[in-house]
Amino acid sequence: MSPCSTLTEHLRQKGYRITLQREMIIQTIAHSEQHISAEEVFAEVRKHTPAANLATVYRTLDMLWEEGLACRNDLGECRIVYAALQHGPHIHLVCRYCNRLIDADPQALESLREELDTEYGFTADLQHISIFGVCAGCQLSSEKLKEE
Amino acid sequence: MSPCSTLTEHLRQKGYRITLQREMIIQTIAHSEQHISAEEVFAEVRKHTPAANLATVYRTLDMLWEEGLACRNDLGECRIVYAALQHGPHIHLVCRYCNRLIDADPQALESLREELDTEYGFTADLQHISIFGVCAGCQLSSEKLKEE
DNA sequence: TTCCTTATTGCAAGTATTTGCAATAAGGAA
DNA sequence: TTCCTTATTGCAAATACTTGCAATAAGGAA
Ligand SMILES: [Mn+2]
Ligand SMILES: [Mn+2]
Ligand SMILES: [Zn+2]
Ligand SMILES: [Zn+2]
Repeated sequence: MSPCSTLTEHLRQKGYRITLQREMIIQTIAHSEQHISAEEVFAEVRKHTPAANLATVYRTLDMLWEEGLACRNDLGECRIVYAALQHGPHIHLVCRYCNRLIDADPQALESLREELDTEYGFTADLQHISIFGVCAGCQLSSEKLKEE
Repeated sequence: MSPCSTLTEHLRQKGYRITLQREMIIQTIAHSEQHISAEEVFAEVRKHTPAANLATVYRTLDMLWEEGLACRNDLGECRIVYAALQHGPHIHLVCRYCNRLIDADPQALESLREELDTEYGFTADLQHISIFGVCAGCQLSSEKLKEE
């Protein structure tokens, strides 16, 4: 089964209606290897059909995220990016100073996942998480500043 | 030393100019026990002086966050909230289905913090983090749906 | 104190995202 | 197949946040 029909089937099970718009949006995100913004999904869908509206793209991407069928990340730029599940798993370390992105091993989250599950019954989305902080370079330069 | 002058001192060290606007914004966030949005900070500052502009509030709050002097969180609502450092530490578990917030023990993040530091030299902001996922209640109801 | 440099602000315009509502179209029932 | 219900869409307006630029004012030098 193609990744697209897996998604549409899941939605159908849940009682969502499968519209042309949703099919196009799903196709776009499922075929994109990388992070993609709502505006970019919109542009891609528009290449194939004029039947698309940016508000619908936002609503559909957020719905896919709510259903656990897509990732949604703030990477410190001024827009949210989305990705298909197969894009993960990895951690994005985002430097709040210089905005650099570092990819980290998602294994580091396994014990956290278990703890949140057993302690709070909470199933955390940790396959593609953003963690803000300060990168090694920025820390170094701020220490230098202190010495002066 | 009051929490406000600690912040302004830190900024002065770093070469930032201490303006009336910054003082008012710092005062507002430092005296707020809870999460507060930029719009709310703006309203509070406006009570005391007309010398304030929403763009400046956004710029200042983001600057405080960049400097590690304030927290900045997406709690699943349609606006970002800020908080003074003394508001933490805790984890906010945010249900992407029903938007419920659950507070979790920040201790769960200690091993992650260490690993990110030693492996990547990355100092993660984990004192007041939001983690998205599905709460126990929503998981239960989605399982019920499957059975039918 | 006065002056100068330049970081910071206000404003207005721009971009990103959300929302209310009437028109449309999935998909189940007949 | 046709019809009906109501979820979904498009549109336009609202809200949330960002940015370029000229005017202002910190704060260091004289
Ligand atoms: Mn990624
Ligand atoms: Mn909190
Ligand atoms: Zn950095
Ligand atoms: Zn929930």
